[in-house]
Amino acid sequence: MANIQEVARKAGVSVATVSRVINNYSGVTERTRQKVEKVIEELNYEPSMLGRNLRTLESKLILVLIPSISNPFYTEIINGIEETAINLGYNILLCETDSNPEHEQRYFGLLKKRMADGIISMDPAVNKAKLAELAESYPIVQCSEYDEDINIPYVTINNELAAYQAVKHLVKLGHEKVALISSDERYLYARERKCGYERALNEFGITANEAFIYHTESISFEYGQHAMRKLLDLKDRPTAVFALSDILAIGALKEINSSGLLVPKDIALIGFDKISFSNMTYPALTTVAQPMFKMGAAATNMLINRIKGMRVESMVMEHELIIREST
Amino acid sequence: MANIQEVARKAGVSVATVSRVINNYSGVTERTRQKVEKVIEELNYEPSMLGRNLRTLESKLILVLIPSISNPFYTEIINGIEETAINLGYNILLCETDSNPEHEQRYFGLLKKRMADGIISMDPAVNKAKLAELAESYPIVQCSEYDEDINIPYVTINNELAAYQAVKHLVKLGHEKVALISSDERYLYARERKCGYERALNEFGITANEAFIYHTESISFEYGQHAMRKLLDLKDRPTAVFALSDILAIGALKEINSSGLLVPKDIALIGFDKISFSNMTYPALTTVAQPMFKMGAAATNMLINRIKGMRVESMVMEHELIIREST
DNA sequence: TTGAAAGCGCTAACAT
DNA sequence: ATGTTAGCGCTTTCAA
Repeated sequence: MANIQEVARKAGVSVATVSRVINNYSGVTERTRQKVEKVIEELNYEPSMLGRNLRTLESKLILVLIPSISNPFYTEIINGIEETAINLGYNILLCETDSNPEHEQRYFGLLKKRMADGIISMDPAVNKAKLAELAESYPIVQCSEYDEDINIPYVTINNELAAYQAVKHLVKLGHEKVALISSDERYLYARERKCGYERALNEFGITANEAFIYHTESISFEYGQHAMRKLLDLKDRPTAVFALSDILAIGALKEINSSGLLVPKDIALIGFDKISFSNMTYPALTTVAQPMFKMGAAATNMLINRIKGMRVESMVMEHELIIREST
Repeated sequence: MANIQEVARKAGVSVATVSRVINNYSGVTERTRQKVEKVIEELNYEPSMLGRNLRTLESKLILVLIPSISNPFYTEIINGIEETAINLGYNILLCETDSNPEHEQRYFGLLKKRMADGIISMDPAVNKAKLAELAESYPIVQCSEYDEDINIPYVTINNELAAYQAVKHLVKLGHEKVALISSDERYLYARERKCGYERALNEFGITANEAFIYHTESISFEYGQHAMRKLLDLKDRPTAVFALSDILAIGALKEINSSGLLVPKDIALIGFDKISFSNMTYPALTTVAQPMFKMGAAATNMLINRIKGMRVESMVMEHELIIREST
C-alpha cells in the first residue's frame, strides 16, 4: 500500500506536488502531472481518506436518522439523499434508531467524535431537545418529519392540505361516512393530517363522527388491521376510510377482504405515502405521493451547505393525490 | 472542541495518560484516572475518531453491498449485520449498487482509499472476478448470494433443499401441475432452487412440464404479474405455483386475484424469503424463511475476524418452510 | 505508573 | 511551478 511519500520519491517531486495532482489543483505543468500520474498508476496508489480526513478535519460522512430500515416509506428519500451526497463527495451512514433514545444517543456521539459531519433527521420520535442542543454546534436538517419550535431547517410537504384533498376526493365520490385511521398524535404529521380530514368534512357540512376516528398505538400493518376491525364492528359503519399511511391502509385492506367485503365497492380506501407496495395490493391503493426523492435531495443539499457554513432556508414541497383502484 | 492535549494540560498529565484513560487501559492509578475523567467531563471532551483512525490505520466502517435498498429481502439481514457490527465497535455503510458496475467500482474504491475496513457482499450481480481480486488484499465475505468458485468465505442456506421441501409440500397437497416462476439463472440461488423443484417433482414421478417453468427478466413485482398471466393463459394451466421470491409471488397473487380466481382454492402459491409483506397479502403467503438476522450476524462476525487477521470458515444455515394461507 | 516523542498520510501556508 | 515544513489528534514504543 503505497503512500504519498513513495509516489513523490519515485516521481522525483515533492509530496505537495503529488497532493496537487490528486486533488486536480491548477498550477502544475502538464509534464509534471503526467510524470506523477504515471507513478500513481505504477504503484497502484490510492490516497488514504484517513490522512486526508484528519488533515481537513472532516469525515465526508452524513448520518441519516430513521426509525427503522424496514419501513418502505424511507427508501425513496434515502435514494435521493444518497445520490446527492455521492455527487457532492459524501457517503451516508444509515442510522436506525428504533425510536430508542440510547441508539439515538449513540449516533449523536458519532457526530461529536467527528465520525460524521452532519445529520439528516427523519425520525419523528427523535428527542427534539437534544437535537436542538446538538444543532447549536453541528450541522443538522430535518426531513419529512420536523418540529417548527426548534430552530433547525427542514424540508416537508403541506400535510394538512394533502389530507384535505384526499378526504375531499372521498366526499366528492359521495361518501359521507368517512373514517380516519390515525396514528399517535404526538407526531406533527398525524395532527396536521387530522386537521385536513376535519376541514374537508366541515366544508361539506358533514359532522365528524368521533367513532370514525381511530388512533393506533403503532404504525405497523397489524394496527391497521385492528383499527379496521373496530370500524367494521360499528353498527353504523363507514363507507370510506382515510388511513394516515399506506402500511395502515394495507392492514385495513386485508381486514376488509377478510370480512368478505370489497374495495372500493363496499368501502373506499385511501392511504398516504405511495410506497411501492401500495401498487401491489389488490386493488391498488389510492394514495398521496410525496416527492420523496426530491425531498431527500433537497435535505442533503441543505445539510452540505450548512456543513460549508452557509445559512439555509426551510422548504415545503408539492404533493400529489394518486387515484387508483381503491376509490 | 477540546482535544487530547488540552485535557492533558488541564489535568496535569501527559497525553499518553489521557489516551490510557479513554481507552480503559490498565496501569493508571485510580487517583490519576479520576483526575483525568474530571477534566474530560469539564471540557466536554470527545476523542476524535479522525485522529484515532489515522493512527490505527482503520476506519471502523464496513461496506454492505446490496443491489437495492428497496428490496425488503435485505432488511432483516441488515439488522443482523448492524447489531453485530455496533457491538464490535463498527458502523456500516449501506451501498446500493443498482447492479451497476460503476457504482460497484466506486464502493470498491472506498475500500482501497481506506474509508472502510471490509466488505459484506450481498449483491448477486457483483463482478465476481473483481471481488475475488479485491479479496486478495482486503477482508471480504459473501452473504446469502455467493460463488463457490472464488475463494471468499460465505454464509448461505441450502437453496436446493428448501425449494425441494416447498414443492414437496405442494405435491403432498395433491398438486401435480406445479409451475415455477424463476428469475435469471445467472444467479446461483435460481439454479439451485430450480434443481430442488425438479427433484421434488421427479421423486413423485411427475414429469416437469417445460411450459410450467417461466423465467422472468427481473425480480420485481411486475414480472411476477406478467409471469402469472402467461401461466394462466396456458390451455392446461397449473394448479400450484412456486415463485422464487415473495415479491414475484405477490405479483403472481395480484394477477390471480385480478382474474377472478382464488388462492389457494383455484391455485396454491408459495413464495420464498418471508419478507414482512408476505404476511400482509390476502391470503398470507406460504413461504420459506431464511434465518436472515442470524445470517447477517454471522457474516459480520466472519468479516471482523478477517479484519483482525484470522481465518474463517464458510457456513450453511437452517431454513424453514412457513405454511400459511396460500397453500 | 507516567512521560517524551515519533509518526500514521495527508493538506496548505509559506518560501523559493 | 515546485518544494519545505508544520501539524491535524491520536496511539504506542521506549525510557524513566
